[in-house]
Amino acid sequence: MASPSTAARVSVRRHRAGRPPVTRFDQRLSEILSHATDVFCKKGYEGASMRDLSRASGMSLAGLYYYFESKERLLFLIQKHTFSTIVQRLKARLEGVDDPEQRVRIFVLNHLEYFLANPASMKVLSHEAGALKNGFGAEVAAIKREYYRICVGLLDELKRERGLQFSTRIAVLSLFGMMNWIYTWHNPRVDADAEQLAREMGDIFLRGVMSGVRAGRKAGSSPPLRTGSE
Amino acid sequence: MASPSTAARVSVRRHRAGRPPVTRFDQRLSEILSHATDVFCKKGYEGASMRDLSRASGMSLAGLYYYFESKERLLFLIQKHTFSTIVQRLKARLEGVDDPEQRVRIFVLNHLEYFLANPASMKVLSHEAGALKNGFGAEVAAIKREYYRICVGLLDELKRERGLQFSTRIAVLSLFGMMNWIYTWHNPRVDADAEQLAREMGDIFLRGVMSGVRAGRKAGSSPPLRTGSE
DNA sequence: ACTGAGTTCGAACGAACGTTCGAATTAACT
DNA sequence: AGTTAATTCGAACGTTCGTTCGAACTCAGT
Repeated sequence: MASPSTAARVSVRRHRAGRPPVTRFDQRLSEILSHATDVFCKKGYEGASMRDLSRASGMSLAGLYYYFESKERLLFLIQKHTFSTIVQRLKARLEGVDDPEQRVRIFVLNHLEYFLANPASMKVLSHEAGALKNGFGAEVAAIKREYYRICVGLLDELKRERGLQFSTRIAVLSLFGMMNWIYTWHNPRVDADAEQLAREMGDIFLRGVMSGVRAGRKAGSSPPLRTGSE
Repeated sequence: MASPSTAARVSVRRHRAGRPPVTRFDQRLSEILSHATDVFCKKGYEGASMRDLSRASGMSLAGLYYYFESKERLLFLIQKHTFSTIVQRLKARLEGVDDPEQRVRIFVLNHLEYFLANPASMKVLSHEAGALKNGFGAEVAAIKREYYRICVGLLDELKRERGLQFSTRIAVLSLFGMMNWIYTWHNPRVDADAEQLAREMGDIFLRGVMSGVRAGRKAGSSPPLRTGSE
């Protein structure tokens, strides 16, 4: 008899370095993950029952447990895969681009493109952060921290190159807020596509941080804002 | 015998126009709401059980139902009170201020001050939007829409006065994103207070929308960004 | 046709869920 | 002190929860 954990471990062990074969097991698992993502998106992690997931994926309740050992691990697999993919794509896109402003724009575009192409996954990632406990939560948090650090790096480059002065932490978290909040309002039938959205949000954010106080003196209260661009 | 719904209705009927007396009932109810807010904040609406709420508020499970008729109505009361208060304070603060930029800054400050003074309430409002069904959800959504429209109005004033050109919708929703995302990261032991945060976020946002393209010609792609402030 | 591993399922488990009810207790007023 | 209304609670309701188990099915290799 094959226990679920055995089967899962075998499928992980099976693929040789960097060349994972798409086994029947892996394929069916990712189908289930996809359906589960939709259900979690619609009803929330706590609000979705295993019976909901069973119905959505067309598999019996007990059958699901052949593919993962708990509901929590299922959410973990979804979040980890989503976050890893986004980070990996970002790294690939940043390669070879040197201009700091362009690199920030790539960051925004990469995030928004993935967001709008996989809205359910990204809502589950954004909205269910904190739903995972202990080990599972820590592993996703580690990826999040890496992603955060990359963005901090990009903004620090920009600051250095242009001699700007602003709180990187606040800027990064404001940018994340602008982007991640999208899942609460974006309507593909009304709102623009990722490219235009990335341009508009990138404009607001970059003009915001770039037209600020230059380094050199301590900034007390902000100086009166004058309209630039002339 | 007094059924909960009767008691609740009486307490609503009791207060004369504009002068609600703080009855024992109302006082105990708001204590329960306060404790429930903390629990919803920590475990989420679906994740929190009535028994959790019972434990937190020091009242028996059955006793809670004397004050509200369902868990869903409890969340509704929390969200409605929080949102109404924020809108009401905003209106009072906007009164008598004419300068469009100042009015936007007041909007940001009002939001962030309330956010940091009532983090649990605001997390429940932000994170559990969409948890309410049908009638309850619609009533909170109506307040949200009013709040949204106010912000749209403020930005349209600003656009008109300065002859700016940007998508009000994207700007408003980006601003909401920046502000509401705070509940995911703000740490009172590390991060600045509301006033400074409002200045920093206000700077990023206002410089972002104000140093953009001036009205008069159609904007195609964004022009190259140059650093202002010299 | 037989084998054995891989895959699926019906049925059930105990626990926890939101809610109800009638009795008991407390507070307010005569 | 006695009466009434407001408040609280223990105990239970029926339902749904996440998870388990052993039997059954599928399918490739012989």
